[in-house]
Amino acid sequence: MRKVIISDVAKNANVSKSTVSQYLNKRYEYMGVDTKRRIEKSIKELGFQANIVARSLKVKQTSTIGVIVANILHDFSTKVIRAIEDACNKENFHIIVCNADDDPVKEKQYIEMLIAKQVDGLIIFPTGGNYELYSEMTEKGFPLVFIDRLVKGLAVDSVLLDNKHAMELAVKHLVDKGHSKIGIVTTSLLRNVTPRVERVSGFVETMNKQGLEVNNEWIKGLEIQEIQNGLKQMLSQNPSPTAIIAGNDLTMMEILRYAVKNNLNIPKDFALIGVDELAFADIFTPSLSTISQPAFKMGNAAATLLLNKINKSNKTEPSIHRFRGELKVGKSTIYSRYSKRVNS
Amino acid sequence: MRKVIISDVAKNANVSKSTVSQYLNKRYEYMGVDTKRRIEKSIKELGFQANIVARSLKVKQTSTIGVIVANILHDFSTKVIRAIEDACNKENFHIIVCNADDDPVKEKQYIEMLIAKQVDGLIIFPTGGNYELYSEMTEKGFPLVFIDRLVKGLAVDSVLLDNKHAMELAVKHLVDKGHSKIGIVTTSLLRNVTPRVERVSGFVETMNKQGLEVNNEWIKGLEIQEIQNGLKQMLSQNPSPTAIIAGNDLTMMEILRYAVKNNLNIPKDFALIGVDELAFADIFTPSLSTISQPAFKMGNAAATLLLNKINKSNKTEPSIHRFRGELKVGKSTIYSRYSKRVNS
DNA sequence: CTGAAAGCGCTTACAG
DNA sequence: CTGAAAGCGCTTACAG
Repeated sequence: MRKVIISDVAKNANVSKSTVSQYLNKRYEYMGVDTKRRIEKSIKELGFQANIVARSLKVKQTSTIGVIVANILHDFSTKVIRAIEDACNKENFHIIVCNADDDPVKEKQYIEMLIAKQVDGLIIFPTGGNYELYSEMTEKGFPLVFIDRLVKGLAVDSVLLDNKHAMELAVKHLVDKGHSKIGIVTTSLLRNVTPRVERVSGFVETMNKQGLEVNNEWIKGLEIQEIQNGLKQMLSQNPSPTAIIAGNDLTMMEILRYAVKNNLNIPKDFALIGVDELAFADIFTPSLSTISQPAFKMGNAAATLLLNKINKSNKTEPSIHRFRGELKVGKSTIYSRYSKRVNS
Repeated sequence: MRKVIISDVAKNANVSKSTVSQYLNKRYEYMGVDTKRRIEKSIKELGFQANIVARSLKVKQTSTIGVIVANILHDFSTKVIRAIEDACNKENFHIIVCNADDDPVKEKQYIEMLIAKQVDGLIIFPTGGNYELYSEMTEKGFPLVFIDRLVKGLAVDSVLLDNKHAMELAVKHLVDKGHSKIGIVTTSLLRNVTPRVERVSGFVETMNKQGLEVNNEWIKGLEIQEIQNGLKQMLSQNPSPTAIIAGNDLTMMEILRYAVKNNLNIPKDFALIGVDELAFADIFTPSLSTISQPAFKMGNAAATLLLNKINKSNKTEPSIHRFRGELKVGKSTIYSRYSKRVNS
């Protein structure tokens, strides 16, 4: 069945394609009221639906933006995507989401594909492995916003957590609960991924400020599949930490898995707090203490920044937009048998 | 900065646009080896990247399919999407994902938008509220595959769980564990959503076959926010069920929430099994028994069906493709203080 | 082996 | 208020 196109409508309504096009673009002042009615009627009769691809080619705008997440498995990514979609919907923009799987090669393919598809802009959780490509885009003035992660040496609008503040919240909370031997576990630090690096350094900084000893054996940056081993090693130290900070949700899951497998009780054997809320935080035993990221606000901010760039209304210098996390206290950090040791 | 287009390459390589186009489409037999090299070089030099929008307009194929999920909050949806994406990637297709939020109005908007964007086909978790639109699409021969849900009276290739079998697994497992008073809770049955309806009827059927009494007060189909109340009511009956089946993951979460809030012990106060795996099933206390859906296989099947339709290689009659779930035994259904009552 | 021409379905100056 | 014409960046018969 042949699709009905604009010339069919024009013929049916006895006007030119130009006028139908004006109608489609709601420029009703360019036509008589009767003409308008005829077009309206023909469109309905024929079930005409304008071809967006043709329109995009002509107007050189697709009203579509691309979103490339480094790792869709993080709950944070999913929330951010939803926020971006909401913000875009309001402006009649659509989004195409791609998952780079933390692989710079895939990321590059996706960026190139999305640009070939003529997206009007890109929001990226950068893997960090495509410096040249990123910088090429910024040089060309291609609308670009980074989220969650920075790329060193590149001036791009970036939206991310105030990681230092998040670590202050976490460490201080644990100190309040009587802990002084605190460890941190996060995913691999090898690729210098911003939140991981900043959380570890923020952790160290706060520990120092609190006058607490930082033990290098209690700081682990490991691939997910290495975390079980890393925990074993960390907890077999003497002394070993009485409290652990999980750098993100996936790490938190691994720590919980370790505790279950080894019959360890949280918070009795060690207290636990993580960055990123988990869906089951409040129904878990114990309920989980977390520093939650304002994912919705952050996604919204990224989308707004990008849309402003696309509409050229934003000519300001790129800057870094930091958002503060919030401490949610659960029972995974309540007073434990270790706590009392603190001041003894 | 002006984008480089095919004519720039043609000029630079001293050939016609036609030949460059042949090159882009890898029809190298249509050019001399030297010509090919010159084009190659020019493309690299100029950083040319073909405009997919223009290509799509001409070839009337976008190599993009749309995926509309009824509710992205279900983990099953997320898994299916990933499977679809993987399958599409292999065929160089891209996907645009939309979330209808269980709202037929939104679903309709998305379908129309995606068609206007000229997607080559659609995979839908149908809300069920757009019968006319669905049937219009099938009449026009638009490539369409349903997943998770059927639409009555419409012959569309559909991929879904063998819900009856899933309920057999669940009920029989509970009976094995000594239960005879079994209830089921799922999300609202008002809109006749396939998996919910089929799971309830499959439950009833199996109960009957097992010679067990079905108590209507122990069957709840409720909006998520009503589930807490429904559980309270169900569990305050006398007698009340000693085991509950959760119709899906979100329902399972609500039941767990209810147990925590009311200090109920699973499986001591009631045993619990649900359809859909939960990410934290094995680290939860107790670990959760579930009937898992082969989400990856199902997503893959849906994508394969659709891609075959798009390539016209599939001229077979639409049919329903059922997949069997798998029982994963956790501790939420182990022997409980109620179990012994069964045969007494 | 290569190129000129037509056309995909729209939009937009421009002329009347 | 309305229409003819050109053009967006490709692809594809077709001619040579």
